[in-house]
Amino acid sequence: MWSSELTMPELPDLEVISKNLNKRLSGQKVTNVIVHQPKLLNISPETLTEKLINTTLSEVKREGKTAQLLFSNQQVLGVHLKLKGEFDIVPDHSQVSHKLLSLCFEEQTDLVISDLKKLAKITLNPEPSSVPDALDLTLEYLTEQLKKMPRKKIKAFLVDQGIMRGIGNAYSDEILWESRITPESLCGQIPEKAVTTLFNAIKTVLTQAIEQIQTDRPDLLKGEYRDFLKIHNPNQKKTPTGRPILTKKFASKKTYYSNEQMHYDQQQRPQHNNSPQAPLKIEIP
Amino acid sequence: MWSSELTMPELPDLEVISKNLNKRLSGQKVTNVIVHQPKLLNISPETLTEKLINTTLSEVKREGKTAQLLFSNQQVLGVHLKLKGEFDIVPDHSQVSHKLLSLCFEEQTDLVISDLKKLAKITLNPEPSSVPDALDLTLEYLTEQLKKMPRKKIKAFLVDQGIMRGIGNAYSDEILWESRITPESLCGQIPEKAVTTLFNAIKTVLTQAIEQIQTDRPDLLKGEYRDFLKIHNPNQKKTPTGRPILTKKFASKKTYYSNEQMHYDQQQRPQHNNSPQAPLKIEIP
DNA sequence: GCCCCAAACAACGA
DNA sequence: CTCGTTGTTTGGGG
Repeated sequence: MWSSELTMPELPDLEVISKNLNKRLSGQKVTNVIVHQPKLLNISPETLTEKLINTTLSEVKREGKTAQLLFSNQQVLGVHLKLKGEFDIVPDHSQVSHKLLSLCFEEQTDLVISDLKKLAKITLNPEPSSVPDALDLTLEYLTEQLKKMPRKKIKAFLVDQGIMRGIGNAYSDEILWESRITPESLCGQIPEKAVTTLFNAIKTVLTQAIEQIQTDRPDLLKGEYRDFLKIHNPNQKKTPTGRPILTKKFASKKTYYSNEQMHYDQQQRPQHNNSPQAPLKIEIP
Repeated sequence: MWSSELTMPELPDLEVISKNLNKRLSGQKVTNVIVHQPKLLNISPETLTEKLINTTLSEVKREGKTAQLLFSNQQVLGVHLKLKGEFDIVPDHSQVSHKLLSLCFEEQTDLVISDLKKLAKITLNPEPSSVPDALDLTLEYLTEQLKKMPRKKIKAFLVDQGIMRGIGNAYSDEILWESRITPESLCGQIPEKAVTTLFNAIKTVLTQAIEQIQTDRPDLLKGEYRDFLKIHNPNQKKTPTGRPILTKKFASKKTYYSNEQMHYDQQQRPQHNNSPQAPLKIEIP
């Protein structure tokens, strides 16, 4: 069973959150480091404190689904919020519960990372990733990767952080609806033209979402804002074109789709139930 | 289309075949060994010849889905026929095509192992297996193994040669129909009573099949005889109780079943159901 | 519903 | 429709 409390920020949310952290904190000096949960860290609390205290935060940027805090002494702190992680900027960290790490800046400005579920991960100097961020994707790379895993389902492909970074359950549904491709289409069966459509959808869905969030929630620091999503949206009953929105549990994720989407799979789908909600199956010549 | 016939002998067929080989060849001396396909052997043709020539075949018996030829010098030759392997006893091996190995006995008696597809495997002194033969199964072992893989489907369980040896696609369907359990029931969800029924069905289906084959095809040396199968039988439209026989491709095997079989899978019913012994009967689409 | 892991499942080739 | 290998999906736990 999932609940609305268990969605997580994806690329667009993290992008806005990171920009807001950058706007509010960059240029400030770290006056104290308090580790509340040593186990979620890849190093000892002492080392972390030693490395960060008295340095200046030079920039906060996003990398995939993580926020990265870059410090003036070249240290990098990567933060993956996972399911319930949050950033808060408060005058005093003691007012936040479920704290993992507090970075105290000058003038009563504490950055607090907290997580009710303690699933978040904080990493000093994470390995640079060779996996492209979804916004840096090229059509060539996308095409090549799709060919490399011909029998993987396209939704699993999009959310696989080893292929591209930043897309999760919600935006994969948005991108696939925008591309008119079913979530269970097979990577190897999507024709070239549809791959181009998909490529463009990845870029436009994500960048437009960033703009929308910046407009509607300019100060976003935690959680995610999704009221505008066209299909992965419990408040919507119909797609923008008026077709009913269908849902299905798929790879233990709640997936939203409609029968406007093309199914690319030469073979008969092996379904366990004949669900009346099964997406329209269209054979590709 | 006889060329598309790709069934393989299972335990009952192999049992009769092995007994017939034993009856016709045991006690005879090997006068020549001819390896036609060295690659399907685990040793060199020279070694095989050296080990077997001039020895006496003391017994032929079945082990799982293999026939084993035991020789007077303690050598053992294991033969797995796979999909298209065949035994022939002929006056002269040269009349057989697609030969893999010929063992020539005295008095114009050649045992020829052939295989159109070259998938068969011949092994000198195979490792003794710790996996029980299906006919040696105990109820305790069956119960224990089922508990060990609670989410495996019962049909996959029965045909898994690492759990018990001898059952394949055809007889698993027979056994499951006899037990009134659907092929996709989960091992961990089958109640004790049904496990006992399954255990008994394994024994009775296999032993009665052996008897039936011995009666109807007393000289069987190759292929398999299945006219009498109750459910895994393309010639039958209805089960013995008059219900339609359904088929489904499952784990890339053609599976025969009927809606008389109980489906054991807890996910399909509410948690607070207060009749824990009563499974829902669900028809597989 | 994140990521990781192990186990089960499915496809392909020999 | 075998077995072995490989790749993909699934379910549980942190």
